This record gives sequence, C-alpha cells and structure tokens, in this order.
Amino acid sequence: VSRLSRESRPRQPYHHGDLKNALIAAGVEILSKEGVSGLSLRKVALRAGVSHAAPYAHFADKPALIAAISTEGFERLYRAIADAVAKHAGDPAGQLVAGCWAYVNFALSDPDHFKVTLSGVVEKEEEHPAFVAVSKKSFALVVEIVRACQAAGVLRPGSEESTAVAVWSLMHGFVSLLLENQIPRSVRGRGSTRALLIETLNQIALVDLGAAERGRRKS
Amino acid sequence: VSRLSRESRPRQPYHHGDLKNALIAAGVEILSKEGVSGLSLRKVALRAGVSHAAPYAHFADKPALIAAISTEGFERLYRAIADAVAKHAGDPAGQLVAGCWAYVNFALSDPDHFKVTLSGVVEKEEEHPAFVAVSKKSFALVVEIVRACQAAGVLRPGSEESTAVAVWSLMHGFVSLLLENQIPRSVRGRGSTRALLIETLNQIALVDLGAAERGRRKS
DNA sequence: ACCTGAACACCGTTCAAGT
DNA sequence: ACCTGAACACCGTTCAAGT
Repeated sequence: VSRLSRESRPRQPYHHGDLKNALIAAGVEILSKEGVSGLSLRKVALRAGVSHAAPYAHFADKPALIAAISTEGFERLYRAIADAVAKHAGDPAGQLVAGCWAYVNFALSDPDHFKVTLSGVVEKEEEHPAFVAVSKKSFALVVEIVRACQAAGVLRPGSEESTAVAVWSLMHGFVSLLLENQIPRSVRGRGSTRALLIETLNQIALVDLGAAERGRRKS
Repeated sequence: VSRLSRESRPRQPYHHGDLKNALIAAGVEILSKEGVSGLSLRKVALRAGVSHAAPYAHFADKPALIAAISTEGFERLYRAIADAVAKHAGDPAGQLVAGCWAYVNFALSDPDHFKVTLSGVVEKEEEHPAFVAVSKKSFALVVEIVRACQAAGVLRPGSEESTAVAVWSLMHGFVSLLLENQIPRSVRGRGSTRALLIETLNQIALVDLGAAERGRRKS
C-alpha cells in the first residue's frame, strides 16, 4: 500500500515541496525582523513548520544555512545593480551613480541581511561555489561599469580592476560606516543619504556626478 | 575579626585587583585565538578565574562586554594611526599612507578584534560614551590628515569632512573586502598588500603616493 | 530520502545566598 | 561591593527510530 501511494505522488517529498528553499526564506525573514542575534536554526525550523532536527537533512550545520542566506542576498544585490546598469544604458556616469545607489539601498533597506551577506561566510569559500560565483559575477559587473566610465572620462584611466576595487571599496566602506553610525552627525546632517553618496563618489570621479541631477531639477 | 582583616587590606577587592579589565583582556584574547563564535561570557569568566555569574557584577550583559572590547580595539587603532601621523610630521602624503597602512595592519593582524570593533556595537551608542569618544577622536584625526593633504596638494580641495568620509570609507571598504576574500586573486596576486593599498589610495589622490617609496628603493 | 523525538553539551541570564 | 552555585530557558548537534 505504501509503495502504491508513493507512486501516485511520485516527486512529492515527505513534508512539503521544497524544504531547503523554505528554510532559506524563513532565515531571511527572521534576519530582517529580529536581526542576526535572533537567527537560530531552531526558530528557522519552527517557522518552516518542521522539527528542529529537520534542517540537518539539507544543511550540514548552521554556517551552511548562513552561506545559503548570504548567496541569496548577494544575488539580490547583483540583480539590483544589474537593473540599474540596464536602466542607464549609454550613460556611464548614470550607471555608476545608480549602481552605487542600488548598493546603498539594499544595505539600508535590509541591514542585517546585507551584513550577513558581505561578512558572514568568511572561511571555506571553496565549499560554497554558488556564493563564489555570484561574488565574481558582481565584481565583473563593477569592472564593466568602470570600463564605460573610463572611456567616457568619468573615471581615471588605468587598470580597470584596480579602479573597480577602489570603487567597490569606497562604496562598501561608505555603506558599512553608515550602518555602524560611524559617520558624524555634522556630515550626515548636511543632506540626504543620496546627496552624501554623490559627494563621496565625487572624490573619485573626474566630473561632478551631481551635475546631471541638479540640472534635471532646475529644468 | 572580618572587619579588621578588611581594614588591613583596605582597597583590595574581593578576588583580584581589577576584574573588569581582566574580563576585557580575557575577551580580547579569546577573540584573537578562537574568533567571534568562540567568545562566550562563560569562557571569559573561566579564563579570568571567576564564576560564570561574576561578569554580571561589572557588565549588564554580553553586549556590554562586547562594547568594552570594541572600545579597547578602537583605542588601539587610534593609537596606531596617531603614531603613524607623528612619525611622518611635516609629510602629509607620508601621513596618509602610514595612517592607512596602520589601519590595514591592525585589521590583518587581529581580524576578529577588528571586525567586532567596527561592527559589533551597532545599537544604543549613547550607552557607551567611551566608544563614541574614541570614534569621534579617530574621525577628527582623519580630518587632520586630510587637511594637511589638501594644503599640500595631495588631496582635492573642498570640505575636509566630506573628504575624510571618503578616505575612511575607501580604507574601511578596502580592508573589509580584503578580510572577506572579496578581492579577486587576479588583483590580489599582482603585488603585496601594501602595493595594493597604495594603488587604491592613488585613485583618490592627486599625486602618485607610491613615488616616494619607489624613489627610496632606487636611491 | 526525509523527517521526528529524545538526548547531550553549551550558552546567557537571574537570583538567593555567602563574605 | 563583589562573588558563588543552583536554576531556567534556549541553543547547535547527534542519533536511533519512524514513514
């Protein structure tokens, strides 16, 4: 009998379709709502509606689940930047600003997911190929933006990769310091987060990246 | 009798001189050796030679101890940068490079202490005035370096504070990405960490910050 | 293959009690 | 004031057992 009922629902697993992804989704949700200190495997299992030991059928341990959550976050980030780049095709300065703004926006809208994504895996990267893949893809995207900006005279000429490292470092540091409240009120109070971002990017650019925006507002 | 023995060792507390600082030191040690995941209040207490409940006489909870460890780390960082600045008095470009190198060095020599220091406190800063104080002091030091560099034509003119935010962001992002293995091998393999730092700083500087160093090597 | 329930070691925190 | 020991709720992980 049991064999027959199994054959009648051939690919339907035990509990519900896709526990692995349900666990990742539950983890992301808890992270957003309760922060990293509230993220426990037992709570994730409870939210997914399974026993506290069930996750071990899909993840070796807690760090493995966190790696999956990080990968999910990095993919979101990549898509956000890629969308920004697509929306400003043919406008390198616009791509630079929009791409960076997407980075800032992701971090501010879901700080804990961002933090886990960019500083949660650390060791044993080789065990998480999907994470490494999206990380490489993202860096390649930054290199692409930098190349277009260099050709348009928006960024200095020179090694694309070195400049990409500088741009990403500048952005990542800016966002991190923002999240950690390390940017003094005297600076933060001077304008919107977006204005502050552009002011910061202007330190590395050869043109005034805020000019287009201000022009648009005036016209 | 008990009153007499207490008067004979008047300022000698119960167990040993200064448990509060002993707990901080124990925490820093565990952090360096076992990483942030190995840092538990119970282990800290054990290492300091007291019961697991004793820390609560000095710290409200675990976050309070972590805040103290962060403050300690930030003070180390401040001293390292201040030393670098002092050693290169009258040489703004040298101060910039040496100050940034001190930052990188602290992060690489004790990654977990660095990470906890710069992204461990987060909430309720107003409850940790010593942390806020050293953070402000550090930012002021960066502003000072920036001012000297602007006067010497090493960094662009403009708002000192905005430029300081950019310099610190660049540095913090660079170090963070380095620690998280987010800088591709194709870039990291091109030279020493110091050479990579200078290449990154050059993206924001008006002069070649590596020139002095290369000149020194040749002469 | 996928999941449950009991079990173990470890953790943060509280509290009555000791000096 | 400073510290101990017992206690509680929660956690990560393992494992025999169930379907």
